[in-house]
Amino acid sequence: MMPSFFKAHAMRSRFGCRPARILTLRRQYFSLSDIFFPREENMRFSRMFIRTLREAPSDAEAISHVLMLRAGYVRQLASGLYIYLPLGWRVLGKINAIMKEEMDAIGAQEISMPILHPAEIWQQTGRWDVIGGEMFRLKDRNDRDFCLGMTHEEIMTWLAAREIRSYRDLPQVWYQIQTKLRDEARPKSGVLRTREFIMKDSYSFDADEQGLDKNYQLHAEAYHRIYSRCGLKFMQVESDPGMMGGGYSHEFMAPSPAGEDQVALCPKCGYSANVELALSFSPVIEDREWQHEEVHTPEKRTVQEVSRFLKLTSEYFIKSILVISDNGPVLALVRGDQEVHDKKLAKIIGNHRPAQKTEVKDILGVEAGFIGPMGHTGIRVIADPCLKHATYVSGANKQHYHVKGIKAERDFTAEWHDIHIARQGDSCAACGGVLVVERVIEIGNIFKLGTKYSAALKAVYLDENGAETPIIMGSYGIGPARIAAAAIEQNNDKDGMIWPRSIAPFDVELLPLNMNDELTVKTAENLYRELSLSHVDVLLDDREERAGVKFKDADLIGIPTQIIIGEKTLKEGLVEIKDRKTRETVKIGLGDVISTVKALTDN
RNA sequence: CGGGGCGUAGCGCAGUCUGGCUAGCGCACCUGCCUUGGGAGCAGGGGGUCGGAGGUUCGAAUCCUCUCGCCCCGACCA
Repeated sequence: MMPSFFKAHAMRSRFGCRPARILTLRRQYFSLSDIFFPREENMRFSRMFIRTLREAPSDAEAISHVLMLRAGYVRQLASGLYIYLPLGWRVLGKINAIMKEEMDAIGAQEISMPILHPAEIWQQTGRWDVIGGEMFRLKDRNDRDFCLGMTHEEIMTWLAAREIRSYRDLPQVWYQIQTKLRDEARPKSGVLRTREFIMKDSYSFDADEQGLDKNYQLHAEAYHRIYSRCGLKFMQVESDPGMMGGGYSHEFMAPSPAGEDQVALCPKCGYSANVELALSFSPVIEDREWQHEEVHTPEKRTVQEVSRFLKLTSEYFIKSILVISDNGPVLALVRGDQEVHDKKLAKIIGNHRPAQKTEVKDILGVEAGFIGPMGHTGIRVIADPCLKHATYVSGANKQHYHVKGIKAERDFTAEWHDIHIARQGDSCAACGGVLVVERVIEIGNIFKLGTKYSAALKAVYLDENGAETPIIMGSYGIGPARIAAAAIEQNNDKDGMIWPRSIAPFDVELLPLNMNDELTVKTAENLYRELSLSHVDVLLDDREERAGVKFKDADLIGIPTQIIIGEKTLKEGLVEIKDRKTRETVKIGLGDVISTVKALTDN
């Protein structure tokens, strides 16, 4: 590649303006060293568009949201729509550059696809109809249906369908870093859940399952490198493929209280899964072996009410919940201390909704609140396996009565499936260890798609025997804005952000404290120039502000290293290098600044 | 989509219940002085017509109706 310095000069002379602008306008992603020609005004605080706020807008709740607004990284345009200001955009640029390097390293090839998609392709895979309000739809002037791309399986597969003919063309891995649009029901938490967002999405095309396995594994490894390089704490967990189809998927999760997901982890065997599918056993209870007896429980309907009335803890109850599935009513049974997980249940019985009170009465002949597991005919019963053991109390199917002494198989039968929500303290289904449940931000995912899309869009190739075979696909996504938000959520203090070096908007910030002191200014300018020439991204706070203001803003913006140029220290020929995270400060001689900073940034 | 909350200056808020002087405060912003190691101080100044529309009234930020937007909880979620 042409060194950026020469490229920049070539472009300057040809276009007579800043090269960074030209490249940026092309909406592609270059590493920062490519797009950034160190013209001074880009790195001077006084000239750079940085607006910090002492108070955050009251709308903001998540820490990352508050800090991004306060530190001048983003501004909100509308619900779920964000403007990235220069600082924020630099961070995304660094994350994108890392993703690009790691994708290239596993042989993926970058392309760019339209955001506007013709409806036909989405109709062919069925997703035009399957996906509801989350898809932005529109018509062109000729009344043709279009949608805005929420993901690119369809278009990638469409391309593969026309271009790939032979097994010799495979494998292929294509990726892009591109805008996606989803009309989210509830955008929230700043840039964590937005309606428009950038995504690195890649797609693998293989001749066989082995090829898919390999690309899946390569992506998993590349993702580990990407998150590690971005300085995140993260984990890989089993996940529910959801509407992507296909059978196998993992999510990458960054632990944070701001996350929307929860994962169950087993410290003993390493089992880790989204709670949407995590298997677990609730703590075993002692079998009281009551005799079968009906108990009068007037007006006691909920597990809580009955358990208080009978002075028994909730684990000794069977919770009976009637839902209406597409194939009729289904009775779901869990222990009194458990909750039914709708997604787990949906995997067994398909779409369903809770039954209304009148439906319960019509179908079971008893008021909700007194339903029990016994004696139902012609209705599907799904029960959580923990109910196989011990003796329980549940509704008597008779107004104001419950039954004590219910035993599985003796008093009722059911299909046994894990349908409860895994909780902290449950036993690991794999090894019996004690599960930990943690809140996390989803920062990426990988899916084995199989032939779902290739079959629908006729993306086929001819194998060695000349047989037409559907391409085996995988798809893999990462949201860079979520990486940025997770990095902030995981690294902040009361004063502001603390960026991991690799994705900080700048490597160092120079803080000349007294701009009226000639030597201070001169020293700052010298360091600024020398650091720039050493390819260090440096922000110079050259504002005519008091020291306190500069310190506060520097801490808020969170650049990992601060170089403080104070009048008194400078008289001894020293400046201070301060670590934003630890706040440790060392005084060093002017001559050692460059090498010290380089040692920090080269790591 | 269900529940809750909120829209008054760039940001944070008071005023609304109980209608009535020229709509107010802090921060930010501008000018000058001063200050320069943790968002300093003094003096002067600019900026809002109260989310929007309609209505009630002598009079509406304030009451009524409709409407738009934003946030939170839930549902939903490639």
